[in-house]
Amino acid sequence: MTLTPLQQEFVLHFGEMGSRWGINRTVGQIYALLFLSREPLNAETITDALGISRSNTSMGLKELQSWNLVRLKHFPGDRRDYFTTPDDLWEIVRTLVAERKKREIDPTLTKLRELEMQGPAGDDYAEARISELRELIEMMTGFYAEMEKLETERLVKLMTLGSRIAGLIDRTGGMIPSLTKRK
Amino acid sequence: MTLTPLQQEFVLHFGEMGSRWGINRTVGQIYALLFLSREPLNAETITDALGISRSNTSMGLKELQSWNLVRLKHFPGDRRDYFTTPDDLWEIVRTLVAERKKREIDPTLTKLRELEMQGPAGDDYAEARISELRELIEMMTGFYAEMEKLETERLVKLMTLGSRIAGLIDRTGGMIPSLTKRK
DNA sequence: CAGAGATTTCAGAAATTTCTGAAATTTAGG
DNA sequence: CCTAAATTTCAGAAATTTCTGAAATCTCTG
Repeated sequence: MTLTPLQQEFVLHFGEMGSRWGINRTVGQIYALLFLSREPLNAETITDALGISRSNTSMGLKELQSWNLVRLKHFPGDRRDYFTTPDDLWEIVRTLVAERKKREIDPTLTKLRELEMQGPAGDDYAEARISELRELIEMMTGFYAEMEKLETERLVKLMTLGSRIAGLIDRTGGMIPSLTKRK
Repeated sequence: MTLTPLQQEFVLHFGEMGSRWGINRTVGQIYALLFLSREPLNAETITDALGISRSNTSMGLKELQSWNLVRLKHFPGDRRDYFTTPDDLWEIVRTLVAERKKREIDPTLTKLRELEMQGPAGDDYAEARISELRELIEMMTGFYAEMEKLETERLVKLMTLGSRIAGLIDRTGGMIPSLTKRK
């Protein structure tokens, strides 16, 4: 399988960006390739399209599976695994956000609660700072949980609503939460 | 400067998490330390609180400054630089989001537009996929731009509103955007 | 249940990133 | 200007991550 110049450039870009996101170049490239392919691809095809080793492909696919970012397909009379990305981009975004939350936010939230549990450590400022941070993260993850429940159509509406949001908030009248001390 | 056990644990956690976020351990630790300190700290103090080399501290602080995540303070009769984090956690979050967008999203958006400009490449599926992705990212960054305009108080209201959002959307009646093909 | 095809594992090689110490540069007073 | 304090730069060392090839494992099918 030879890549078109378009595919080539897209794949290389995602490879480079990969490192800014917490994934490595190969994983980024594999995902980009799958993303642009109408038909599912097997490991062998990916391997020579990207010019990497077979084992590297295997590890990359495993990584993508652990992120729930690829789907597995099979064809009759062929026992190799074929991989695709979901058709629905929103599904991809949802998965990405959920996984990043799980890896980047949740462990910290747990740790903060743990630290608060350990009781007064005689450092008032640090303690206040930590619980303020915990509260903020809880508020944000709570909001995220609500967003997660919305089906795509409503979410799209919400996003395109844009400028009307400020008005909406006022019209709804919001409880004034304790968090808003500063600014 | 010796760290309390609370500070110690917090700092180490942020060091470890650092790698999941796109920053390195030292940078994470420095930020964590500053975050918990009421008073601004100078490079020397940071260096020995964390047990790292002076030059490493210098690089870490430079990195944090490039992220706009620290503020510089000076004291009369002392020409060393002292560093703090903003008091307002929301400001920190805003900065963080803005910088990550700049580094992780914007370059990709630019690249996608570039690829579309290059005109038909005879790969309909890939082309469609790319512009669908570009549209989605534009919608999300557009929404983000609106959110960015909201002052903290309204943002907090919006977040605590939570479950009422679905209703709000309906009451506002939203244009049905083309993007909602699937799901 | 033998064997061929497919995938995974894994130890070490290669590449990249992070960190250090020494030297260079900057800056404010004297 | 000169000096000394503070900071930055930078080449190489150390650590970490990524990638490979070979061997091991798994899994269908005849």
